[in-house]
Amino acid sequence: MKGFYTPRNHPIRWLLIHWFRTDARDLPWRRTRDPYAIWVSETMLQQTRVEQCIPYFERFMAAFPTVHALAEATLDRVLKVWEGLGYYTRARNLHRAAQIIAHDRHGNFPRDVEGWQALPGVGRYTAGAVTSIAFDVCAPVLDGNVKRVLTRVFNIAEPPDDARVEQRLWELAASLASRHPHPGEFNQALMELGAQTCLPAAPRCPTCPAWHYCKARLLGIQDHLPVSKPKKSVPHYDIVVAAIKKRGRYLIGKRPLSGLLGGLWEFPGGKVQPGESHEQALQRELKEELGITIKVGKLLAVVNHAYSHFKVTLHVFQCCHLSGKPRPNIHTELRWAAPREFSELAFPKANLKFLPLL
DNA sequence: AATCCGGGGAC
DNA sequence: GTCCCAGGATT
Repeated sequence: MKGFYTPRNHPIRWLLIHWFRTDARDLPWRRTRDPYAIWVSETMLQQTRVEQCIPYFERFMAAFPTVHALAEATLDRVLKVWEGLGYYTRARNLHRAAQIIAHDRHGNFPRDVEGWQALPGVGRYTAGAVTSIAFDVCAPVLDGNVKRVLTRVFNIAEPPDDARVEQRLWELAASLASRHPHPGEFNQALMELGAQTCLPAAPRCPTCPAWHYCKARLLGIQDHLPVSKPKKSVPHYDIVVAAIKKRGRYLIGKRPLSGLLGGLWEFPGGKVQPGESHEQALQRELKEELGITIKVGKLLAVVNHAYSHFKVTLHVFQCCHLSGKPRPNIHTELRWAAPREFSELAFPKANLKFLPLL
């Protein structure tokens, strides 16, 4: 009588555990119960695929093996290891939280959801993941995978990004994890199922351990769930970038810690305004940002790049410094750097694409 | 409630 | 090209 299952006694509570123990991927952070390692992995995994995280996790743990090592490191070093992973606020919050744990908490990690969620960069998902996996706390997780699995298994026809629906999904996840003997394994199994089997497009229902209990599959509507809200179109900007070379060095600036690409170094430049030539835009931006006048030389590179909520085309020009001492108006720091120093500094991906040409 | 915040891989 | 990923902070 499939309709009589409640979340607290639902068969998937143990079916997924058995499936997970035989079919789960062997991931680096699954070989430990060190709360620090699990916390680092969960932070990297926010909005980021497992395969992309693996090399970053290995390098991060080698560079900062303990919360004390991370707390004592400079933010610039942390950002360099994080370079290319995106969402750089994660790295800064991880660093800040490590200092709170190392100093304020004398190296003691929180052991409950509330304690973890009080740390910067730790929300309800990460708090639930770390406490359930590292400490066997019966806390739920709700990520993109779990949302998809639950909307299908329980045939939830409303968009899971809607606040009310999301609240209902949290309650569902909490009921499933309630008094579970292995909450961490169960939570990982839910996510693993979403990543491996209950795929966004063309879910692999014939191999799914929840096949018999999935309401969407029983109705044949698994391909139509979850329903998503309409996406907004993203704007495109033309950006001009100056590679100002003087005695073998290039002028670069460090972006402010808050906002886009916070704390990363970049080559100066800015948006081309309507009706403006690339040369005019570059000269205006350099005057505004650095208080200098430049001569714009040849076009070195054109780079297309997509950010989370807009797209850009970078037009990179060789430039000469004509007059004015560079002063940081929007940057926190300026510096003349030789190409051999670039490997020590953290740059945005869009800049890394043209660095080899310099 | 809506927006901001990267980058990559599958399609 | 589109979609969306082991989300969180800010306004």
